[in-house]
Amino acid sequence: MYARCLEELEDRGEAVVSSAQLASDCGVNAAQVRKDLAYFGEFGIRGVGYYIKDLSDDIKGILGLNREWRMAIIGVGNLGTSLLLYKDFLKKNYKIVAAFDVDLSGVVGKVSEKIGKPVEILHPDRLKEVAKQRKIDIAIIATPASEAQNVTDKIVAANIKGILNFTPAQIKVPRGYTVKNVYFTTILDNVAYLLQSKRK
Amino acid sequence: MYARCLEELEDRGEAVVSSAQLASDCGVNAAQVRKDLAYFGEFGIRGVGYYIKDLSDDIKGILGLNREWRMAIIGVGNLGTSLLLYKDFLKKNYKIVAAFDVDLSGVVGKVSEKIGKPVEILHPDRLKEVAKQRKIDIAIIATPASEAQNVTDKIVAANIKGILNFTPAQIKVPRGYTVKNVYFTTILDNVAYLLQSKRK
DNA sequence: GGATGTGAAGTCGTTCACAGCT
DNA sequence: AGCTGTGAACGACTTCACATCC
Repeated sequence: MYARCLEELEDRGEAVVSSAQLASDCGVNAAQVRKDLAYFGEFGIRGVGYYIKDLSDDIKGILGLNREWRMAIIGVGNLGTSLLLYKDFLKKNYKIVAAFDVDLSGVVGKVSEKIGKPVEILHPDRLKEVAKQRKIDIAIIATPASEAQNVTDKIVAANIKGILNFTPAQIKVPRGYTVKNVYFTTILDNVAYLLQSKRK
Repeated sequence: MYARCLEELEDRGEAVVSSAQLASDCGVNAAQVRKDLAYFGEFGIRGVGYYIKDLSDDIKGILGLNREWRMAIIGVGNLGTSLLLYKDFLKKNYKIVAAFDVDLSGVVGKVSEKIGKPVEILHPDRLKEVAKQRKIDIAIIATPASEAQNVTDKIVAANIKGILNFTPAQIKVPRGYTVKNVYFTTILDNVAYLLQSKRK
Protein backbone atom coordinates (compact mmCIF):
# COMPACT_ATOMS: atom_id res chain seq x y z
CA MET A 1 0.00 0.00 0.00
CA TYR A 2 2.79 2.39 0.95
CA ALA A 3 4.85 1.26 -2.03
CA ARG A 4 1.98 2.05 -4.35
CA CYS A 5 1.38 5.47 -2.78
CA LEU A 6 5.08 6.29 -2.96
CA GLU A 7 5.24 5.41 -6.64
CA GLU A 8 2.41 7.80 -7.27
CA LEU A 9 4.17 10.57 -5.34
CA GLU A 10 7.38 9.85 -7.24
CA ASP A 11 5.59 10.10 -10.56
CA ARG A 12 4.21 13.44 -9.44
CA GLY A 13 7.75 14.67 -8.95
CA GLU A 14 7.64 14.95 -5.16
CA ALA A 15 10.90 14.36 -3.27
CA VAL A 16 9.92 14.20 0.41
CA VAL A 17 6.81 13.07 2.22
CA SER A 18 5.74 13.24 5.87
CA SER A 19 4.11 10.39 7.76
CA ALA A 20 1.02 12.59 8.06
CA GLN A 21 0.69 13.02 4.31
CA LEU A 22 1.45 9.41 3.49
CA ALA A 23 -1.11 8.39 6.11
CA SER A 24 -3.76 10.61 4.62
CA ASP A 25 -3.02 9.26 1.13
CA CYS A 26 -3.36 5.69 2.35
CA GLY A 27 -6.28 6.32 4.67
CA VAL A 28 -4.52 5.31 7.89
CA ASN A 29 -3.15 6.90 11.05
CA ALA A 30 0.19 8.78 10.94
CA ALA A 31 1.60 6.90 13.94
CA GLN A 32 0.73 3.68 12.13
CA VAL A 33 2.86 4.70 9.18
CA ARG A 34 5.83 5.51 11.39
CA LYS A 35 5.50 2.30 13.39
CA ASP A 36 5.23 0.19 10.25
CA LEU A 37 8.27 1.75 8.65
CA ALA A 38 10.35 1.94 11.82
CA TYR A 39 9.83 -1.79 12.30
CA PHE A 40 12.16 -2.44 9.37
CA GLY A 41 14.68 0.30 10.13
CA GLU A 42 15.10 4.06 10.40
CA PHE A 43 14.13 5.41 7.02
CA GLY A 44 13.01 8.92 7.93
CA ILE A 45 14.78 12.08 8.94
CA ARG A 46 13.47 13.92 11.99
CA GLY A 47 12.19 17.36 11.23
CA VAL A 48 12.04 16.54 7.52
CA GLY A 49 10.15 13.38 6.60
CA TYR A 50 10.96 10.50 4.25
CA TYR A 51 12.86 10.77 1.00
CA ILE A 52 10.38 9.23 -1.40
CA LYS A 53 12.77 7.58 -3.83
CA ASP A 54 14.90 6.04 -1.07
CA LEU A 55 11.92 4.84 0.94
CA SER A 56 10.28 3.40 -2.15
CA ASP A 57 13.41 1.42 -2.98
CA ASP A 58 13.83 0.27 0.61
CA ILE A 59 10.24 -0.97 0.80
CA LYS A 60 10.55 -2.76 -2.50
CA GLY A 61 13.68 -4.45 -1.22
CA ILE A 62 11.93 -5.53 1.96
CA LEU A 63 8.89 -6.85 0.13
CA GLY A 64 10.99 -8.61 -2.49
CA LEU A 65 9.54 -6.54 -5.32
CA ASN A 66 12.89 -5.80 -6.92
CA ARG A 67 13.29 -9.23 -8.32
CA GLU A 68 11.29 -11.17 -10.89
CA TRP A 69 8.69 -13.62 -9.65
CA ARG A 70 7.92 -16.40 -12.08
CA MET A 71 4.41 -17.78 -12.09
CA ALA A 72 2.40 -20.64 -13.53
CA ILE A 73 -1.30 -20.56 -14.26
CA ILE A 74 -3.10 -23.82 -13.71
CA GLY A 75 -6.49 -23.93 -15.37
CA VAL A 76 -6.93 -21.87 -18.51
CA GLY A 77 -10.66 -21.20 -18.40
CA ASN A 78 -12.16 -17.74 -18.31
CA LEU A 79 -10.31 -16.62 -15.22
CA GLY A 80 -7.02 -18.22 -16.23
CA THR A 81 -7.20 -16.61 -19.65
CA SER A 82 -8.02 -13.29 -18.09
CA LEU A 83 -4.92 -13.56 -15.91
CA LEU A 84 -2.77 -14.51 -18.89
CA LEU A 85 -3.91 -11.31 -20.54
CA TYR A 86 -3.66 -9.20 -17.40
CA LYS A 87 -1.56 -6.19 -18.35
CA ASP A 88 -0.63 -4.96 -14.87
CA PHE A 89 1.73 -7.91 -14.45
CA LEU A 90 3.90 -6.52 -17.22
CA LYS A 91 4.55 -3.30 -15.30
CA LYS A 92 5.38 -5.21 -12.14
CA ASN A 93 7.90 -7.95 -11.62
CA TYR A 94 5.44 -10.76 -12.09
CA LYS A 95 5.76 -12.95 -15.13
CA ILE A 96 3.61 -15.84 -16.21
CA VAL A 97 6.05 -18.37 -17.63
CA ALA A 98 3.79 -21.40 -18.04
CA ALA A 99 0.12 -22.35 -18.44
CA PHE A 100 -1.40 -25.73 -17.62
CA ASP A 101 -4.75 -27.31 -18.38
CA VAL A 102 -6.09 -30.84 -18.76
CA ASP A 103 -7.78 -29.76 -21.94
CA LEU A 104 -4.81 -29.07 -24.16
CA SER A 105 -6.66 -28.59 -27.40
CA GLY A 106 -9.68 -26.55 -26.49
CA VAL A 107 -8.08 -23.47 -25.11
CA VAL A 108 -4.95 -23.02 -27.16
CA GLY A 109 -6.63 -21.46 -30.14
CA LYS A 110 -8.79 -18.99 -28.29
CA VAL A 111 -6.11 -17.77 -25.93
CA SER A 112 -3.46 -17.58 -28.61
CA GLU A 113 -5.76 -15.57 -30.79
CA LYS A 114 -6.44 -13.07 -28.02
CA ILE A 115 -2.87 -12.82 -26.86
CA GLY A 116 -1.56 -12.40 -30.37
CA LYS A 117 1.01 -15.15 -30.20
CA PRO A 118 0.67 -18.88 -29.61
CA VAL A 119 0.35 -19.90 -25.98
CA GLU A 120 1.70 -23.26 -25.03
CA ILE A 121 -0.69 -25.14 -22.78
CA LEU A 122 0.83 -28.06 -20.90
CA HIS A 123 -0.74 -30.96 -19.06
CA PRO A 124 -0.68 -30.52 -15.25
CA ASP A 125 1.22 -33.80 -14.94
CA ARG A 126 4.23 -32.00 -16.37
CA LEU A 127 4.22 -29.43 -13.56
CA LYS A 128 7.17 -30.86 -11.65
CA GLU A 129 9.38 -31.16 -14.70
CA VAL A 130 8.51 -27.68 -16.00
CA ALA A 131 8.71 -26.01 -12.58
CA LYS A 132 12.38 -26.91 -12.35
CA GLN A 133 13.18 -25.90 -15.93
CA ARG A 134 11.44 -22.56 -15.77
CA LYS A 135 12.15 -21.77 -12.11
CA ILE A 136 8.54 -21.26 -11.11
CA ASP A 137 8.06 -19.44 -7.78
CA ILE A 138 4.30 -19.11 -7.57
CA ALA A 139 1.42 -21.28 -8.81
CA ILE A 140 -2.00 -19.80 -9.50
CA ILE A 141 -4.93 -22.20 -9.21
CA ALA A 142 -7.74 -21.21 -11.57
CA THR A 143 -9.32 -24.63 -12.04
CA PRO A 144 -12.77 -25.76 -10.92
CA ALA A 145 -12.94 -26.16 -7.12
CA SER A 146 -13.20 -29.92 -7.46
CA GLU A 147 -9.68 -30.06 -8.90
CA ALA A 148 -8.09 -27.71 -6.37
CA GLN A 149 -6.64 -30.25 -3.93
CA ASN A 150 -5.57 -32.52 -6.75
CA VAL A 151 -3.70 -29.68 -8.40
CA THR A 152 -2.30 -28.52 -5.06
CA ASP A 153 -0.73 -31.91 -4.51
CA LYS A 154 1.02 -31.58 -7.86
CA ILE A 155 2.23 -28.10 -6.91
CA VAL A 156 3.63 -29.42 -3.64
CA ALA A 157 5.29 -32.30 -5.47
CA ALA A 158 6.86 -29.74 -7.78
CA ASN A 159 8.13 -27.87 -4.71
CA ILE A 160 6.51 -24.56 -5.68
CA LYS A 161 6.26 -22.76 -2.35
CA GLY A 162 3.81 -19.98 -3.17
CA ILE A 163 0.17 -20.60 -4.10
CA LEU A 164 -2.60 -18.24 -5.10
CA ASN A 165 -5.91 -20.09 -4.94
CA PHE A 166 -8.89 -18.68 -6.84
CA THR A 167 -11.21 -21.58 -6.04
CA PRO A 168 -13.52 -21.73 -3.01
CA ALA A 169 -11.90 -24.99 -1.87
CA GLN A 170 -9.83 -24.89 1.31
CA ILE A 171 -6.64 -26.54 0.16
CA LYS A 172 -4.25 -28.39 2.44
CA VAL A 173 -0.48 -27.94 2.15
CA PRO A 174 2.49 -28.99 4.29
CA ARG A 175 4.02 -26.29 6.50
CA GLY A 176 6.47 -24.05 4.73
CA TYR A 177 4.08 -23.33 1.87
CA THR A 178 2.38 -19.97 1.48
CA VAL A 179 -1.25 -19.95 0.38
CA LYS A 180 -3.46 -16.97 -0.35
CA ASN A 181 -7.12 -17.50 -1.18
CA VAL A 182 -9.09 -15.15 -3.39
CA TYR A 183 -12.71 -16.08 -3.77
CA PHE A 184 -15.04 -13.62 -5.40
CA THR A 185 -18.30 -14.68 -3.82
CA THR A 186 -16.79 -14.48 -0.33
CA ILE A 187 -15.82 -10.90 -1.02
CA LEU A 188 -19.30 -10.22 -2.34
CA ASP A 189 -20.80 -11.87 0.75
CA ASN A 190 -18.87 -9.31 2.73
CA VAL A 191 -20.20 -6.40 0.70
CA ALA A 192 -23.72 -7.81 0.90
CA TYR A 193 -23.56 -8.14 4.67
CA LEU A 194 -22.26 -4.62 5.16
CA LEU A 195 -24.96 -3.23 2.86
CA GLN A 196 -27.69 -5.12 4.66
CA SER A 197 -26.51 -4.27 8.16
CA LYS A 198 -26.15 -0.57 7.32
CA ARG A 199 -29.56 -0.35 5.75
CA LYS A 200 -31.45 -1.34 8.88
CA MET B 1 -16.39 -19.20 5.73
CA TYR B 2 -18.67 -20.99 8.16
CA ALA B 3 -21.54 -20.82 5.69
CA ARG B 4 -19.42 -22.51 3.06
CA CYS B 5 -18.24 -25.23 5.45
CA LEU B 6 -21.79 -25.87 6.60
CA GLU B 7 -23.02 -26.26 3.03
CA GLU B 8 -20.38 -28.87 2.46
CA LEU B 9 -21.37 -30.73 5.62
CA GLU B 10 -25.02 -30.51 4.58
CA ASP B 11 -24.24 -31.99 1.17
CA ARG B 12 -22.42 -34.80 2.90
CA GLY B 13 -25.63 -35.64 4.77
CA GLU B 14 -24.44 -34.61 8.24
CA ALA B 15 -27.04 -33.25 10.66
CA VAL B 16 -25.10 -31.91 13.63
CA VAL B 17 -21.65 -30.39 14.01
CA SER B 18 -19.63 -29.38 17.07
CA SER B 19 -17.68 -26.15 17.35
CA ALA B 20 -14.52 -28.27 17.51
CA GLN B 21 -15.22 -29.96 14.17
CA LEU B 22 -16.35 -26.79 12.44
CA ALA B 23 -13.21 -25.09 13.75
CA SER B 24 -10.98 -27.81 12.41
CA ASP B 25 -12.73 -27.69 9.01
CA CYS B 26 -12.23 -23.94 8.83
CA GLY B 27 -8.74 -23.91 10.32
CA VAL B 28 -9.59 -21.77 13.36
CA ASN B 29 -9.95 -22.13 17.13
CA ALA B 30 -13.09 -23.74 18.59
CA ALA B 31 -13.68 -20.90 21.04
CA GLN B 32 -13.49 -18.55 18.08
CA VAL B 33 -16.34 -20.39 16.37
CA ARG B 34 -18.51 -20.25 19.46
CA LYS B 35 -17.79 -16.55 20.07
CA ASP B 36 -18.51 -15.65 16.47
CA LEU B 37 -21.81 -17.50 16.40
CA ALA B 38 -22.90 -16.50 19.92
CA TYR B 39 -22.45 -12.87 18.94
CA PHE B 40 -25.54 -13.13 16.73
CA GLY B 41 -27.61 -15.34 19.04
CA GLU B 42 -27.78 -18.76 20.67
CA PHE B 43 -27.72 -21.20 17.80
CA GLY B 44 -26.23 -24.25 19.50
CA ILE B 45 -27.48 -26.85 21.93
CA ARG B 46 -25.27 -27.61 24.92
CA GLY B 47 -24.07 -31.14 25.03
CA VAL B 48 -25.02 -31.62 21.38
CA GLY B 49 -23.61 -29.05 18.98
CA TYR B 50 -25.19 -27.08 16.14
CA TYR B 51 -27.91 -28.34 13.82
CA ILE B 52 -26.30 -27.82 10.46
CA LYS B 53 -29.36 -26.97 8.39
CA ASP B 54 -30.69 -24.47 10.95
CA LEU B 55 -27.32 -22.83 11.53
CA SER B 56 -26.70 -22.62 7.81
CA ASP B 57 -30.02 -20.87 7.27
CA ASP B 58 -29.47 -18.56 10.24
CA ILE B 59 -26.05 -17.51 9.00
CA LYS B 60 -27.35 -16.91 5.50
CA GLY B 61 -30.07 -14.75 6.98
CA ILE B 62 -27.56 -12.75 8.98
CA LEU B 63 -25.22 -12.26 6.04
CA GLY B 64 -28.06 -11.39 3.70
CA LEU B 65 -27.38 -14.34 1.43
CA ASN B 66 -30.99 -15.42 1.18
CA ARG B 67 -31.94 -12.62 -1.12
CA GLU B 68 -30.84 -11.77 -4.63
CA TRP B 69 -28.11 -9.16 -5.06
CA ARG B 70 -28.18 -7.41 -8.39
CA MET B 71 -24.89 -6.27 -9.83
CA ALA B 72 -23.51 -4.15 -12.62
CA ILE B 73 -20.14 -4.66 -14.28
CA ILE B 74 -18.42 -1.49 -15.37
CA GLY B 75 -15.65 -2.10 -17.83
CA VAL B 76 -16.01 -5.11 -20.11
CA GLY B 77 -12.37 -5.88 -20.82
CA ASN B 78 -10.71 -9.18 -20.00
CA LEU B 79 -11.60 -9.14 -16.33
CA GLY B 80 -15.10 -7.81 -16.85
CA THR B 81 -15.81 -10.47 -19.47
CA SER B 82 -14.43 -13.11 -17.18
CA LEU B 83 -16.81 -11.99 -14.43
CA LEU B 84 -19.75 -11.95 -16.85
CA LEU B 85 -18.98 -15.58 -17.60
CA TYR B 86 -18.22 -16.54 -13.98
CA LYS B 87 -20.37 -19.57 -13.29
CA ASP B 88 -20.24 -19.55 -9.48
CA PHE B 89 -22.51 -16.52 -9.42
CA LEU B 90 -25.30 -18.64 -10.84
CA LYS B 91 -25.25 -20.99 -7.86
CA LYS B 92 -25.23 -18.09 -5.43
CA ASN B 93 -27.65 -15.22 -5.18
CA TYR B 94 -25.54 -12.84 -7.21
CA LYS B 95 -26.80 -11.75 -10.57
CA ILE B 96 -25.18 -9.49 -13.11
CA VAL B 97 -28.02 -7.46 -14.55
CA ALA B 98 -26.10 -4.86 -16.54
CA ALA B 99 -22.76 -4.27 -18.23
CA PHE B 100 -21.24 -0.91 -19.04
CA ASP B 101 -18.32 0.19 -21.19
CA VAL B 102 -17.29 3.31 -23.05
CA ASP B 103 -16.50 1.15 -26.06
CA LEU B 104 -19.95 -0.09 -27.00
CA SER B 105 -19.07 -1.72 -30.26
CA GLY B 106 -15.82 -3.50 -29.62
CA VAL B 107 -16.82 -5.87 -26.91
CA VAL B 108 -20.36 -6.80 -27.73
CA GLY B 109 -19.52 -9.34 -30.35
CA LYS B 110 -16.80 -11.17 -28.46
CA VAL B 111 -18.68 -11.41 -25.19
CA SER B 112 -21.95 -12.33 -26.81
CA GLU B 113 -20.27 -15.06 -28.75
CA LYS B 114 -18.74 -16.54 -25.62
CA ILE B 115 -21.83 -16.19 -23.49
CA GLY B 116 -24.06 -17.69 -26.16
CA LYS B 117 -26.59 -14.90 -26.19
CA PRO B 118 -26.26 -11.22 -27.01
CA VAL B 119 -24.98 -9.08 -24.16
CA GLU B 120 -26.16 -5.54 -24.04
CA ILE B 121 -23.33 -3.12 -23.31
CA LEU B 122 -24.38 0.32 -22.16
CA HIS B 123 -22.51 3.58 -21.89
CA PRO B 124 -21.50 4.44 -18.30
CA ASP B 125 -23.39 7.72 -18.56
CA ARG B 126 -26.58 5.69 -18.44
CA LEU B 127 -25.67 4.22 -15.05
CA LYS B 128 -28.03 6.35 -12.98
CA GLU B 129 -31.00 5.72 -15.23
CA VAL B 130 -30.38 1.97 -15.48
CA ALA B 131 -29.53 1.54 -11.77
CA LYS B 132 -33.03 2.65 -10.86
CA GLN B 133 -34.76 0.56 -13.52
CA ARG B 134 -32.89 -2.64 -12.77
CA LYS B 135 -32.50 -2.13 -9.02
CA ILE B 136 -28.73 -2.47 -8.94
CA ASP B 137 -27.27 -3.10 -5.47
CA ILE B 138 -23.58 -3.52 -6.23
CA ALA B 139 -21.26 -2.04 -8.85
CA ILE B 140 -18.11 -3.83 -9.94
CA ILE B 141 -15.34 -1.62 -11.28
CA ALA B 142 -13.25 -3.47 -13.86
CA THR B 143 -12.04 -0.49 -15.87
CA PRO B 144 -8.47 0.79 -16.17
CA ALA B 145 -7.26 2.41 -12.95
CA SER B 146 -7.28 5.83 -14.56
CA GLU B 147 -11.06 5.65 -14.93
CA ALA B 148 -11.79 4.36 -11.43
CA GLN B 149 -12.61 7.63 -9.67
CA ASN B 150 -14.52 8.89 -12.67
CA VAL B 151 -16.65 5.75 -12.69
CA THR B 152 -17.00 5.84 -8.91
CA ASP B 153 -18.51 9.31 -9.09
CA LYS B 154 -21.12 7.98 -11.53
CA ILE B 155 -21.84 5.07 -9.18
CA VAL B 156 -22.32 7.47 -6.29
CA ALA B 157 -24.56 9.66 -8.43
CA ALA B 158 -26.60 6.54 -9.22
CA ASN B 159 -26.88 5.88 -5.49
CA ILE B 160 -25.44 2.35 -5.71
CA LYS B 161 -24.16 1.75 -2.19
CA GLY B 162 -21.93 -1.28 -2.68
CA ILE B 163 -18.73 -1.17 -4.73
CA LEU B 164 -16.24 -3.88 -5.62
CA ASN B 165 -13.09 -2.23 -7.01
CA PHE B 166 -10.71 -4.35 -9.08
CA THR B 167 -8.41 -1.46 -9.95
CA PRO B 168 -5.35 -0.42 -7.92
CA ALA B 169 -6.74 3.11 -7.52
CA GLN B 170 -7.83 4.15 -4.05
CA ILE B 171 -11.29 5.49 -4.75
CA LYS B 172 -13.04 8.12 -2.66
CA VAL B 173 -16.70 7.78 -1.72
CA PRO B 174 -19.01 9.64 0.67
CA ARG B 175 -19.71 7.92 3.98
CA GLY B 176 -22.46 5.34 3.84
CA TYR B 177 -20.95 3.59 0.83
CA THR B 178 -19.27 0.18 1.12
CA VAL B 179 -16.10 -0.38 -0.87
CA LYS B 180 -14.03 -3.53 -1.16
CA ASN B 181 -10.78 -3.50 -3.09
CA VAL B 182 -9.40 -6.54 -4.84
CA TYR B 183 -6.08 -5.96 -6.50
CA PHE B 184 -4.17 -8.93 -7.79
CA THR B 185 -0.66 -7.55 -7.64
CA THR B 186 -1.11 -6.50 -4.00
CA ILE B 187 -2.05 -10.07 -3.16
CA LEU B 188 0.96 -11.32 -5.09
CA ASP B 189 3.18 -8.81 -3.27
CA ASN B 190 2.00 -10.47 -0.09
CA VAL B 191 2.86 -13.94 -1.32
CA ALA B 192 6.22 -12.72 -2.61
CA TYR B 193 7.11 -11.13 0.73
CA LEU B 194 6.16 -14.23 2.70
CA LEU B 195 8.17 -16.43 0.35
CA GLN B 196 11.20 -14.19 0.56
CA SER B 197 11.10 -13.78 4.34
CA LYS B 198 10.71 -17.53 4.89
CA ARG B 199 13.57 -18.43 2.58
CA LYS B 200 16.20 -16.48 4.49
C1' DG C 1 10.82 24.37 14.50
C1' DG C 2 9.24 20.27 12.99
C1' DA C 3 8.76 15.49 11.97
C1' DT C 4 10.50 11.01 13.28
C1' DG C 5 10.96 6.97 16.49
C1' DT C 6 9.07 4.83 20.41
C1' DG C 7 7.48 3.77 25.32
C1' DA C 8 3.01 3.77 27.35
C1' DA C 9 -1.86 3.61 27.12
C1' DG C 10 -5.69 2.15 24.91
C1' DT C 11 -8.48 -0.75 21.99
C1' DC C 12 -9.67 -4.80 19.78
C1' DG C 13 -9.76 -9.60 18.91
C1' DT C 14 -8.38 -14.36 20.40
C1' DT C 15 -7.91 -18.08 23.59
C1' DC C 16 -8.60 -20.19 28.03
C1' DA C 17 -11.32 -22.31 31.33
C1' DC C 18 -15.35 -23.37 33.38
C1' DA C 19 -20.24 -22.60 34.72
C1' DG C 20 -24.55 -23.90 32.88
C1' DC C 21 -27.67 -26.56 29.89
C1' DT C 22 -29.40 -30.68 27.51
C1' DA D 1 -21.21 -36.90 30.07
C1' DG D 2 -20.64 -33.57 26.65
C1' DC D 3 -20.73 -29.29 24.31
C1' DT D 4 -22.24 -24.60 24.31
C1' DG D 5 -22.00 -19.73 25.95
C1' DT D 6 -19.20 -16.46 28.25
C1' DG D 7 -16.37 -13.92 31.86
C1' DA D 8 -11.60 -13.39 32.46
C1' DA D 9 -6.84 -13.65 30.94
C1' DC D 10 -4.11 -12.99 27.29
C1' DG D 11 -1.97 -11.23 23.23
C1' DA D 12 -1.74 -8.29 19.27
C1' DC D 13 -2.40 -4.24 17.05
C1' DT D 14 -3.46 0.95 17.11
C1' DT D 15 -3.18 5.37 18.81
C1' DC D 16 -1.37 8.78 21.86
C1' DA D 17 2.10 11.70 23.44
C1' DC D 18 6.50 13.17 23.85
C1' DA D 19 11.58 12.71 23.97
C1' DT D 20 14.85 12.82 20.35
C1' DC D 21 17.25 14.33 16.67
C1' DC D 22 17.94 16.93 12.05
